[in-house]
Amino acid sequence: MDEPRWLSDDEQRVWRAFREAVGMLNAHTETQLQHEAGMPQAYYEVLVQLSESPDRVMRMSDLAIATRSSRSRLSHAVTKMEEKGWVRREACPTDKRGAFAHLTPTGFEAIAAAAPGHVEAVRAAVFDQLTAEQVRMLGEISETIRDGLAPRCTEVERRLAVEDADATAGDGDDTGRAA
Amino acid sequence: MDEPRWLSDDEQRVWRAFREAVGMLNAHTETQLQHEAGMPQAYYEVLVQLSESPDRVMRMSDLAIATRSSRSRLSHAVTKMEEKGWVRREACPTDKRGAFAHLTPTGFEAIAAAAPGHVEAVRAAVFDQLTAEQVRMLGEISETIRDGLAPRCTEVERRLAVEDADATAGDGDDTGRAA
DNA sequence: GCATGGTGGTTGAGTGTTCAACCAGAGTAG
DNA sequence: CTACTCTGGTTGAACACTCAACCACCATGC
Repeated sequence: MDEPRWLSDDEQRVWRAFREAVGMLNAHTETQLQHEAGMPQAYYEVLVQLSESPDRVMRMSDLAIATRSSRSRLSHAVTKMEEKGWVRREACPTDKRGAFAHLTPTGFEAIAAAAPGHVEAVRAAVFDQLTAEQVRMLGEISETIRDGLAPRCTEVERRLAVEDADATAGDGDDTGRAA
Repeated sequence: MDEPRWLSDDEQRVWRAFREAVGMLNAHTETQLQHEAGMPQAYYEVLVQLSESPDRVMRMSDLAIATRSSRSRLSHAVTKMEEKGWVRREACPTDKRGAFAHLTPTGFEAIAAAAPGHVEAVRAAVFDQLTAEQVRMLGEISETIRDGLAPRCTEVERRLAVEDADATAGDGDDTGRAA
């Protein structure tokens, strides 16, 4: 194990400020949505994706990808939202394993009612605070981090799967560096 | 209810990229820590705060503030970490309501072992990807958002408390705008 | 036809967080 | 001292998420 590349003081300041900002922002929007619309942020994002999809229908699998959530998580969430009458499950005729999630009119009303408060909270917390230049940079930075992380995700999954498979065989290098 | 100030197309792109980046980054560090150190990110941050505090002790209340978590959450977390032997509770002699959380040697070892992998993951996902200028900007942006949100938090708490109090009285306007 | 492996999705148990209720000690007023 | 409120902290139930196991179905192969 080589000497870890610790963060410099400047980097650490940036990282902490970032964590604080993200944490507070998340908490803020989360409680805002929970309190005014009675739904967690994760559900909100599911409804948004559905509402923007043609015919307001999506395959569960695509919906999971679009909301960056696990199949399991989405399945649980859809179950809850079905109970609330926001979403309806529908079988896929061509692939009998598949399932569609269908946004109901009630569900559309729910998100239509939730959206203004949410976007206002986001605007007040982010876009009203930053200069146009900062907003532009935030976009660039976010895209860079996102795109840098995307391949890593699939890679990590693969590594864990392999590591699981040959757990019995010799595991010479389990330093587990993600690089 | 006035017409909501929707996000422009550009703003929406930035916001989505930001959400995606944050989501993926969080998921990445979360699973990394969980898998390599057996602790969620929230516990990691608690241990970091404790390890940096003089004598590795903190009042529960201060620790909650430092980690931006609720008292309840911290209390549950400390209970778990006590079971793992990472933290020890201690009574406060001067204020008998109070409690200290004390980082144990075992706890210090745990975080010392967890840190290199975590910082490597953060560096690879963020600082290796961004230019020096972008890092500087990210710091500024984060500070702006954080500082803009800090007063809002206390304000929201106050508003909810009031709103709760006069819930029986005339509740003519429950549009609940956060501004 | 029958295996074999991969995919789409669900389920249940375990873990972490939230929310509201609660308790005990401190602070203040009468 | 009594009463009232506020503060520091804990608790239990409800909720959300994760993880591993699982089932049903498609897709190959033989």
